[in-house]
Amino acid sequence: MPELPEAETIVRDLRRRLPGSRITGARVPFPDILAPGLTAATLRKAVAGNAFVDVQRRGKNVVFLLADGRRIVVNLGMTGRLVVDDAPRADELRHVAARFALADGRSLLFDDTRRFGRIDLYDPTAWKRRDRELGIEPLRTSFTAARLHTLTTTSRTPIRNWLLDQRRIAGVGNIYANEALFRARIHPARPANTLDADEAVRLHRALRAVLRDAIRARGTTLRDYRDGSGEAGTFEPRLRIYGRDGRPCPRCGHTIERAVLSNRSVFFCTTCQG
DNA sequence: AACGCGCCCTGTCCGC
DNA sequence: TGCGGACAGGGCGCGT
Repeated sequence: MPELPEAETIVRDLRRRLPGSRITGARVPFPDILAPGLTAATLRKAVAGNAFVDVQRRGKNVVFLLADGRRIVVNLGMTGRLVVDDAPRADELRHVAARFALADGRSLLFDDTRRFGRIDLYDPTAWKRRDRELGIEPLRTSFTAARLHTLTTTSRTPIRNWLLDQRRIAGVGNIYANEALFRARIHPARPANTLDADEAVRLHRALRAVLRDAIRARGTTLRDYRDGSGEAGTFEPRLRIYGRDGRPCPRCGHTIERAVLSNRSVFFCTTCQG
């Protein structure tokens, strides 16, 4: 579910609440959300007596830096939420998969209805390795149009699929891939290596703009997404193409179409994204 | 070896 | 009202 803007919103919320907090323990009611090889006992032992030093984001992952240098990394999957339990509606969470108890009496809750989310634990070396597997951060200044163009030249896969691959660019999911391609006037099925320099410039600009707009709106809530306080994001009404099949294109009025590419929906205007 | 597919899960909605 | 099928923001393992 949550893509870069949603993960970023959660990180900003939790960064105001967690750093400095000592952790007393962890409970994992649904251990299947733990990464392969990680047990609840190992996680509990790692966090007990430790403390949250910082909360960061890498792609769609929420990264909790601990006082001893290790990191708890949460991938939210489709329905994952990270909420501190002093938030107004924290008691409405019905699928708490993991709970980190803090010394001040609060708890950090990981709630995940579908349990596609994952919690992993990394020491500094392992994290460095994992970090290298993830692609470039699209909002970094090092991510330029030229860089995007170069990256696309090696792949014939449809550009929508290309954008979803976290090893190339980290943080883009199906909503913002579709939105960026609409803004850039590029058809989602276009092979990545057929983009010319001008299209790369447009896609680069569109991608960064839509990610920034969505962060400003605190993310897109279609159904499940909530921020670190349990509140919905406000970007959904500003989606121009995602989920809007059958409705008029906001640019030309032609009817928006939906198709399926690699088992996932794509939305596009055949006139604007020919 | 890059790529597409099925699958992991629960919930909701829609048509019959 | 009930029931089956489609669909949902992600990502992994597999086969080709």
